[in-house]
Amino acid sequence: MCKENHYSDRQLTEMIHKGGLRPSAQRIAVLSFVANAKRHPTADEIYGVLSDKFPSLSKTTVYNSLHALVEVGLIRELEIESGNRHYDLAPQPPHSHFVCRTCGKIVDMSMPEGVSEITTPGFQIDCIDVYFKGICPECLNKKQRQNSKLNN
Amino acid sequence: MCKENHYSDRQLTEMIHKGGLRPSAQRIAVLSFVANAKRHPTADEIYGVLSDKFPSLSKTTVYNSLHALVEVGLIRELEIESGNRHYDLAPQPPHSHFVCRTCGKIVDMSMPEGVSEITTPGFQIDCIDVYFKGICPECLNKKQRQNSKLNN
DNA sequence: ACTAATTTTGTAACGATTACAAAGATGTTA
DNA sequence: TAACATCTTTGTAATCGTTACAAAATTAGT
Repeated sequence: MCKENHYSDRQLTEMIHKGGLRPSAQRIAVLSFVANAKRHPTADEIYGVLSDKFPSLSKTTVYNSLHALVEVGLIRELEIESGNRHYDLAPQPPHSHFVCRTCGKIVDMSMPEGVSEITTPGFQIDCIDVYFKGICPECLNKKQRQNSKLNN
Repeated sequence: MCKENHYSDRQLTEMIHKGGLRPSAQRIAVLSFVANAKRHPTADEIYGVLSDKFPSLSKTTVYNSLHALVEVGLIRELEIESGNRHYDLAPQPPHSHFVCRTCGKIVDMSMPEGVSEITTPGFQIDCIDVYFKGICPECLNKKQRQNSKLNN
């Protein structure tokens, strides 16, 4: 349920290279951020963090990099909320996502039994996205504490 | 796999009323379109069709209506592609969606066995979205025909 | 080092959505 | 039915994520 992976720049460089892309410093940084971030970031979040490291970084570059990395299959787009694409490292065991409707946090969950193997006659299924929406434990706790406060 | 429901204006009016909203002509029309459309429409599509019937219709009204109807739980937002929200009637047996990556068509599918009953300790799960992405039978056919043409 | 191809960058444009305020319609109460 | 408060609609302007484009910079291969 938690991602502890740490991808070294060396690994990331090789991944980008294998994808047929040039491993520019910006691309490595973008991929690194997506790969090692706990929460699946948006282009804007990536830009915000990386522009410290690359003062000249352009938002277009972030978008370019993300597109290129999606193109070669290194990362995946999560369509969680219209108007805000989130990105996730692609070559992982298939998993689903929980989205907290209170704090917006996205948590990796295991993929429900059997879903990955589903086929439907006539349809070619390339990928499966499962999104659980609700309230995460932290927000549930906060809520409870607020409620008990009211009852005192 | 196919929706044949036909909701009368009388039914829709009552649904809106029960939700605590005023059943204005525009709202009824919006809800009717979402309820009876085969493909889950976007705000823009709804506006395009309804502006014939309501020459004075404003796009803002479509958005307002959709928001209000979502608010009271009559319709649901599908987050299929960032930058284009689709809408679906809410009070249906839970189902999943197939999205064709070629023609963009959205097809209702049955909900995979057991997914609706999933619980996770500590999390409050309010709803579950399952999206299959791939190529629909029609587009697969077209592709095949093109390929066989090339081989002649 | 030279050349071609790729990548970055900044600016401008785009499209979906939202904010806002005025005008219009509706429901309620007397 | 008249008066009033409330809810809806409408149009315009603004916002925000994303894309288009062209010039400058970088990289890879000869």
